[in-house]
Amino acid sequence: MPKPVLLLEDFLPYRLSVLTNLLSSAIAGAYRERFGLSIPEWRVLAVLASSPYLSAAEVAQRTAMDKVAVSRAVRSLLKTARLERRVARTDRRRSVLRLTAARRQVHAGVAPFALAYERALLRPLARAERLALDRALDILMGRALQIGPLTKC
Amino acid sequence: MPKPVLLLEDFLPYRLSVLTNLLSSAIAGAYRERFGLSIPEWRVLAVLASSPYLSAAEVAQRTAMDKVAVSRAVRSLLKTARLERRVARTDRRRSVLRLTAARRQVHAGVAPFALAYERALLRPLARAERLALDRALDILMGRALQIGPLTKC
DNA sequence: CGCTATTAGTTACAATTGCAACTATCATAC
DNA sequence: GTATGATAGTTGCAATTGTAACTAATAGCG
Repeated sequence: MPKPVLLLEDFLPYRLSVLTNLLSSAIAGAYRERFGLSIPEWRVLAVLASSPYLSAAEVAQRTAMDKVAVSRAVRSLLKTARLERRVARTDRRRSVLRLTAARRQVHAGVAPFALAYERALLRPLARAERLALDRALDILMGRALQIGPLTKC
Repeated sequence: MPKPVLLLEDFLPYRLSVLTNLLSSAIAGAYRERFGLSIPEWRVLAVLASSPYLSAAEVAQRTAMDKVAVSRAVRSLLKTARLERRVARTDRRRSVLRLTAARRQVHAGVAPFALAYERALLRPLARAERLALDRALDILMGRALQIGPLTKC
């Protein structure tokens, strides 16, 4: 009766963690260097580029970021004039966020860079393999959400 | 000529990051709660369980952790008597790490838990899908290492 | 040997992050 | 209307984490 063996280098959460750290620090470094953006900042810009006029809470929901992280990112983006904020007419608690005109132009430079990195990363994978990866990640995501709350309970 | 569009929720590094955070916090929570272990601590224990007598640097290399993180994890594991440390005979800079006898017993309880979590996570994936995921992650890992250093350069 | 360069590991400090408490606003129920 | 509870967003503080400097020991080379 074989004793269960745990080899760290085969353990899926561990492998994902290593890979993610690698990608994150590569991307974070490049973004800081070229655009002076942190990852949270860049995430906020990215959602607002495709969906303008969101509130901070909506941004948090879409990016899976903590609301505190969004708040801090927004503050620094406002300070550097990459973002505009108004107060929502219907609810004065809410804010309405939007890229500045100048920023929208710049985003046209940032996004292709991110996409190029992704493309470079995926190059060795055949089309079918990419689809399989895609699907697996989706499923794992759902599954993690399903069994996840063991954390908080 | 279509302008490149970046949808955050389709961006691979982002998806990996969200999934990893989810898994990490689930696992971290469970480990802290049940065993009083942080993730770095647990990683150190895991490698030493399968490969005893490593030095801190070797642990760092195998776990892809920073040497400072290893140092801190080792210190706290020594304090709680889960680890033993000796000085290497051949090189007095090096230390030789090893689980305590008591700890080896306990590890028999920890490892199955981690494996059960992984199994639960992977349940919805068919065998072929798991293999595909496996392979894709390996390839991405290699690729990231290959193009990665854009961070530090 | 004795000098310099490397390596193992720790410590100190700064930056990030997460959590909890707080303010302001709104919604609901009397 | 006013009281109660919920929500948006911010701030303060504590814990984690990373970077860089430091100590101790070894290795390589004259």
